[in-house]
Amino acid sequence: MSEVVAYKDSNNNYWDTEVENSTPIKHKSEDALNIMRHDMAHILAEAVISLFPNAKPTIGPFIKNGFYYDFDLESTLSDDDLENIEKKMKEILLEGRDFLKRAVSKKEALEIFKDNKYKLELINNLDNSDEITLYEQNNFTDLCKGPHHKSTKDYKASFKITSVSGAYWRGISTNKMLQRIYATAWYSEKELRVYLKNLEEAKERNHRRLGTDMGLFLLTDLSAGNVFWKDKGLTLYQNIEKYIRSEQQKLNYFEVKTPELVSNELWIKSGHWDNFKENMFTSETDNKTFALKPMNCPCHIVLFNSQLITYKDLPLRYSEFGKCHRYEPSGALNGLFRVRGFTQDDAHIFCSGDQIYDVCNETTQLIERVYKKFGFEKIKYNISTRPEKSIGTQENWDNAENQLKKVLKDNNKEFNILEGEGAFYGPKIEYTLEDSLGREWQCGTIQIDFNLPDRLGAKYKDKDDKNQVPIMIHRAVVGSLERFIAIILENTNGWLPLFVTPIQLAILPVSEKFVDHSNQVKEELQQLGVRTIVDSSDNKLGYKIRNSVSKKIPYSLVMGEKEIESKSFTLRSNEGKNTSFDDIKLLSNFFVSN
RNA sequence: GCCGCCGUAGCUCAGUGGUAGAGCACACCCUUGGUAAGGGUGGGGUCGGAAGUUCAAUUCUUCUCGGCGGCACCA
Repeated sequence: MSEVVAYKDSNNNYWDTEVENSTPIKHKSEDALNIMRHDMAHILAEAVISLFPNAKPTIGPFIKNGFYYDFDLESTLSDDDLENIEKKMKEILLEGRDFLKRAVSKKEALEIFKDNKYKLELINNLDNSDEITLYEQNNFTDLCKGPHHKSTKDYKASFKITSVSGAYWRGISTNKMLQRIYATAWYSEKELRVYLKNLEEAKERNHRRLGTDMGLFLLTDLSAGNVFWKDKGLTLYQNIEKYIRSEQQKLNYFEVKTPELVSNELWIKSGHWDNFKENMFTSETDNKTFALKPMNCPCHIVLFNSQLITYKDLPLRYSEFGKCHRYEPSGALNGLFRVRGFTQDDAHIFCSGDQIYDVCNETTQLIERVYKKFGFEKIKYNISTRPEKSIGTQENWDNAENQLKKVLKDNNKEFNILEGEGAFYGPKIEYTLEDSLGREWQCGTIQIDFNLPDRLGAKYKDKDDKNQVPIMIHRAVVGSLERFIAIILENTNGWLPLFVTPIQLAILPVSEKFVDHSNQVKEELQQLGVRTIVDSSDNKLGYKIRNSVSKKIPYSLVMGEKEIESKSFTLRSNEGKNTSFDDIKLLSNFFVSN
């Protein structure tokens, strides 16, 4: 067995022979793991073909944590089928397979795969200059550019089929839907078990379950994609809003509230009616057509246009916790992550071209401050630049892109540039945060807009008393409050930051005798701004503690003879640590100042 | 929207062609208890909705609504 498995070029493409600027891939490295997963995809295909001879294999790449393979099959795969496939794969691995590479002519390839229209399509799409290679193992041959290990005997593979789902051929929704088998694969049984355990852990942390257990919200088929907030959930929601509001006030934002239902006259002018009508909820009333706003920006321009604005007013910052509705396809709905009615922590900043830097600088710092406050330290930054189809002068684009880059550089941020990925109306920065399970969530955004103010007739007077069209900067910090709440719930497993958590403290009377006193303490703490409850149930202390912990209440206060006599407060954290406070004010400060 | 799976008590779930069961939660009683489950008794379900097959449907079939895992979509 060779220590070098394959080669990697400067574009992170894998090759089985050395190419220009390539580096060797060492046995059992991260790259080798990917190659092993690709090997396993071939093993999966062989197993499927042996059990379902009429199955048409299509493509089967490695992915994060594993691999998949898409098949066109006559029947749908059941759980039993998956078990049998897995069993077959294990048999194959026990026998071991050597992967033999063979280069063929296009004509030969077309002949070999004449019964598989998918492979034929792939072959016909190859450039004539491309080498066509096959990998063979046992009696299974696949069209594949490789590379592969020489043999499955070079390593021990621990894998598990995780799911089967539909997937469109070539990812195009008008194409036939194939059956995709997902699996995970590792070099050891231990790593496999750890991965599967993490999957379980993620399931446990599911925000829907936490939302039910903690009594935060209700999702019902009475309004799919819309949230019924319960009192505790609304407290959380309002606390987040309150915190962001206070940060925005420091930056001279003007908070506004615009209607959710607006005449389509506005949407026609803004262009949304032409482009997104299908995704808007509409209503016919008084012989007029209205639509629930899918975004706030046109409404903010309506406000902007209602007054005479001069250069002295700029930058003018309108913020809104704006309730927006979008008709999302039924299959896209997903708990609080993807809903039809959501609240953007939105703002539109009207400014002149030379104010872009300052505005974006304060905004990027705001975004980072807010993420930190919620415990997110790892943030990724992307700048998206001018796409082919776009409006605005090259000068404006260059200016805006350069200022965005300068902002991130001056703040010592590393960032990726996504060439041509900007919106047609301007470039943007996107902020992606990483949670404690390693998942990434794109939340914040800053988008420069050269289009909408002009389109809706926004103008301000410059120093020479001439009308100018302002530049509008769209920005959101957490994006959608609903989605952000789901993210922080899963990130913390329900142990929300103290300053937003709906109930901060549970007072636990040791027996009924202390309930009255507990209620008095609760009243006092409530007056001091602490969110607290008393557990006056007829349960023992241990039971009450267990209860408050399982409801994710971060602190409890045991109330009994000792506490009343010593006139002190012993705070118990959910992990069981105790801290003593001599005075109720000091105790309340612990909660209020956090 | 598409493919697959799923929908039974407030929650988590079991179950059957003859109209249902567990644990937790809840109520009441006993216990007045000191840091993660004390004991007993009891109430609670049009088995997501509609239609069909059948002597009989929660169970089988079709349609429909909703959820989940993906795919597609995400201004």
